[in-house]
Amino acid sequence: MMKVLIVEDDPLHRSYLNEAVRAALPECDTVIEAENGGVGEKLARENKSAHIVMDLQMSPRNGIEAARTIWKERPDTRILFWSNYADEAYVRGISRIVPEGAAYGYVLKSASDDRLRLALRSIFIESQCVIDREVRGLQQKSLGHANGFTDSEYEILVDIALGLTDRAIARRRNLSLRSVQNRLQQLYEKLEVYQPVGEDSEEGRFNLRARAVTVAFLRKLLNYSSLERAEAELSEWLQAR
Amino acid sequence: MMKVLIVEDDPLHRSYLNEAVRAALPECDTVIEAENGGVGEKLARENKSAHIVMDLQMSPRNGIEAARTIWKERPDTRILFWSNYADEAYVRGISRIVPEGAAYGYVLKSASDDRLRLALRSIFIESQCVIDREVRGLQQKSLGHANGFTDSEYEILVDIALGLTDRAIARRRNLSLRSVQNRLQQLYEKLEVYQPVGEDSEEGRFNLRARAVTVAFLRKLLNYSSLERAEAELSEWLQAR
DNA sequence: AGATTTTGTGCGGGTTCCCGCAAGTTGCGT
DNA sequence: ACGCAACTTGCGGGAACCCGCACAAAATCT
Repeated sequence: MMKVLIVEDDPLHRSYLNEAVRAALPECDTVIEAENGGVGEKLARENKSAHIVMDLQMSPRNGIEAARTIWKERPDTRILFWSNYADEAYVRGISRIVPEGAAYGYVLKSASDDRLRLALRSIFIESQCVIDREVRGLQQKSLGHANGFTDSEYEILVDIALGLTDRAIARRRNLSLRSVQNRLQQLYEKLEVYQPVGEDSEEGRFNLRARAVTVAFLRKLLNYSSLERAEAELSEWLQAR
Repeated sequence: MMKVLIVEDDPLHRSYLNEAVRAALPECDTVIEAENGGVGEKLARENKSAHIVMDLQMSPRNGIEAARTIWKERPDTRILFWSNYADEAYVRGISRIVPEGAAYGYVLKSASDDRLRLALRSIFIESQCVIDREVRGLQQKSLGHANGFTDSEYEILVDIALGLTDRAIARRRNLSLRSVQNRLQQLYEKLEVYQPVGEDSEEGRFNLRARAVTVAFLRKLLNYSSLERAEAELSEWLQAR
């Protein structure tokens, strides 16, 4: 009747998920397991109607990459992301690839069994999106830009994190040099990095560009997997020139 | 007879460890559990003779921070680190704090039950160090500096990752400005970052300083927790001035 | 449509960074 | 002790970055 595909690298978590799925969805007769994104993509292709619950942070090929190719092939696939962390980097990565009107979910591993059960049923049966509170909070902030970052600011953040020069960024994004520097100013302001002008002796000065990247990391605006993705996109762009 | 303290934030992994410990060490009569580094420190203090197996990557207070304070109080405590990753950043972090002649271990979560059992017995009964192969490899490279980084290179890597200027680094490490820049040159060379001198048109130029940090991240020379620690040390130093 | 807020560009100058050249210092082996 | 390697420091210049001031273009509001 219903097939569910589990993509999760940790064996303990995988078997826990398996049990949870069977308990929450009696109408589900088959549960398939994959231990990383690559295998996950393959199994998703082979079992056309599979609904998916998967981890982010696997290797090789993490959950976001896998989701992107899966959704590209079948945009109506329902995916529940089940992750340890609610980094803004993940949230942005996902909301960038979720297809129009697709049903998906994001629940944290720290959630109760009940929350997980509810999410499974809502998404797979009711086609409703279920986003964990904490994750929800981040989404609001990003969009409402009360204290959040616009896409263009985020874009430039990624570019300096990759180590590009202003000039290179300008070429890549089709902007003038000055515009790039302008955006950098905005970014520095929002990240609250600046020279702590120790007026008398030269005080603990920061290299704003490098400092911004660090602060973004500490605030989980960036994380390893977002860097990895960005790096891949960059080298792709470098090929095409 | 013997007490073992488990410090691990994931409930599934925690109960798995609990079972593994009981199975591997019949001479152990009490197993205590803590769900983060802070609680771990407290329980270690209260149960003086406890042997410890713990995760890195917890919050608040990760395994390295917890180990440092525990070893500071009782340097003969035996600790087995049980982690998902073998980042060089972790390996360096640990080997910096392990006391003279202390017995400790580092096994990956992906290791077999048998490996874990063996490690538990070797460390807690025989007082022998047990380091997983992959982790071992990193240690060699760091020290033998065949392709590894000396401490001073690593130090300056951390400093630019924090976003300090050359001048600030010079003050912090008591060096001249030029020396700092010299070390940066070495670092760039070892990380293989350089200007891809596109002789005709200005080619994909990099800001070496920022690029070096990114490359270090992708190579797992740095990770979130190492940045976190470095940031704490920095603000401490800024206080003392 | 007109006003108001964004967002993109140009110019200019003060800093910081990247790095070649060269000389002094320290450490280590044989 | 001598020599060779590795590390530190100074000087100098060209490039890149940080950023204030000023003005066009585009998007948004009323």
